[in-house]
Amino acid sequence: MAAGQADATRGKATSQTVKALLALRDLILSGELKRGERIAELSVVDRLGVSRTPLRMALVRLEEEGLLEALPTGGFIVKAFTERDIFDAIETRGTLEGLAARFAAERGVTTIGLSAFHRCLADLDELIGRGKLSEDDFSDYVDLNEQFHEMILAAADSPVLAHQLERASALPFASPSGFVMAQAVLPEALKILTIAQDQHRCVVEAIEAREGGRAEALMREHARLAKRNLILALRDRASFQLVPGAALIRQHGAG
Amino acid sequence: MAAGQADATRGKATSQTVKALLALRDLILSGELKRGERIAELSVVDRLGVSRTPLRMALVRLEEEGLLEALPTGGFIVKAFTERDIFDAIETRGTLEGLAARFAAERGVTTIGLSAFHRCLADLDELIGRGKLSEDDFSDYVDLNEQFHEMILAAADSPVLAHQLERASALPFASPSGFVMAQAVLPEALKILTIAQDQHRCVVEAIEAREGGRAEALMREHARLAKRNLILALRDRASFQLVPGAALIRQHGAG
DNA sequence: CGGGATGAGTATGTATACATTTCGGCGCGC
DNA sequence: GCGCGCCGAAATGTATACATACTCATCCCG
Repeated sequence: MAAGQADATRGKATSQTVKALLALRDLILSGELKRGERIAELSVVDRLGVSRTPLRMALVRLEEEGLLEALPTGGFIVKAFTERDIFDAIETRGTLEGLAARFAAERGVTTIGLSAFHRCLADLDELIGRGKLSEDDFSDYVDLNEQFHEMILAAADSPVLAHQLERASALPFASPSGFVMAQAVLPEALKILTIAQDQHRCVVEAIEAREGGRAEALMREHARLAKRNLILALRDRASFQLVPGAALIRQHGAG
Repeated sequence: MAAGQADATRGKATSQTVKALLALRDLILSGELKRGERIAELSVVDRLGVSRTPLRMALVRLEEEGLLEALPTGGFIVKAFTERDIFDAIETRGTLEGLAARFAAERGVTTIGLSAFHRCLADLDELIGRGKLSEDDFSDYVDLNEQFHEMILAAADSPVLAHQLERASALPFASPSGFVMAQAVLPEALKILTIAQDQHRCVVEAIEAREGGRAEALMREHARLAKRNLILALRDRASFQLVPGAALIRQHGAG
């Protein structure tokens, strides 16, 4: 059985490469492969059930993604991140999103695009208006929030910027929704979401009014809200465990 | 001869993977692989003298780099870029460099770092002060200019941002020195370099004075100078040919 | 007793063989 | 005559075999 192995389970015909990429990323984010640890290809091959070739493709991709670091001698180690690294990742993502928002404002958005924005805003309003939020509500919020951020990127209408921003959001804790689930257990959750939603609305307003500078500044500030969430999450053990990729974060004193 | 092939030339033991990456990138930038063209692995393998395995590693890396596009059906095509794509790439790079400059200003630079900046500025001053510049002078300028941009990045002291900025500068025409050689043949060259150098100096001044906002704005504007160079280069056939990756640029009317 | 060198074991880098899938061409049917 | 379907060839995806390079541990010598 040399290739493809016709996957007896008829369901999904995902290629081995994709399977390896997803599974390996999972292994890293879940902490099964500890930060700083060198990755032994053979042991991972055993665990994932793919051969070395697709695994090595995944290793290269995850290195470009920033989750792995190539050793000069060959092979890879799992990267470790400091608190400041995460701040910088969020600031970087926010800066690029700010650029996207400015592009959207300067270049203009179609009527159809604007109505899609307003529908998204209304959905978010409805969600937050419920008052007390269940875990499912937070999960829905994540979906809608990601949809909003994707719409900003689409409105910028710039493939090059899209490519960069996707890369900047690849680090799990840099993603726009990285800390939403973590803040679900915090008392400040509703307040933070309310503020975030107001920023969403203002950004759309700025884009609609062709106010590029304002749209950019707002989008940046919106990302900084994620930083504040991070600070809260880091102070609360239960919350911290919900941060994606928490296992990669090297806290000040603790190992 | 299964692996490594012990490279009889003792000098450089470059791995086949690196060799494939560099050679393939060359093939693309030189236009030997035309934009929009699908890359046939076997034909490239023949031309480069490496086996398919390292070549495929290179293909994946160049896709992440943005030079190739993966087809859903498998395989890759050489990306084509419009004039606006290049503008956006430069603006993106400039935005990230602006962030780096702001970080440098906010976080402070050591005395040693500052003296390195001033030495670089002095070297550039001396070069431009020569008046009429030879082709070698332009080549020297490229080196010093890249040195300056690397110093900004180093001063930001942020591995995450560094990773992103390196990726944003990977596209040849997005790089800080992308258009310097192209402008060498233009009459406005000296004037442009003079302006660029003034911006260099002001950025360092802003960083030194901890003026983050100013440093950021200046660095952005500095990148926009590259855009103006691009516009000039696009109007001049001889200059256009000196733009790195010119073969990837799809001009308005022309094929 | 410690340090360095050497060897065994192992891991990575590379090449190649093989299976599957896709794309192009041809023939048959409508 | 045109369209649909099938077949074949070529290319990609995958697995594995092999060679080199690294790592680590042990042993010998100082």
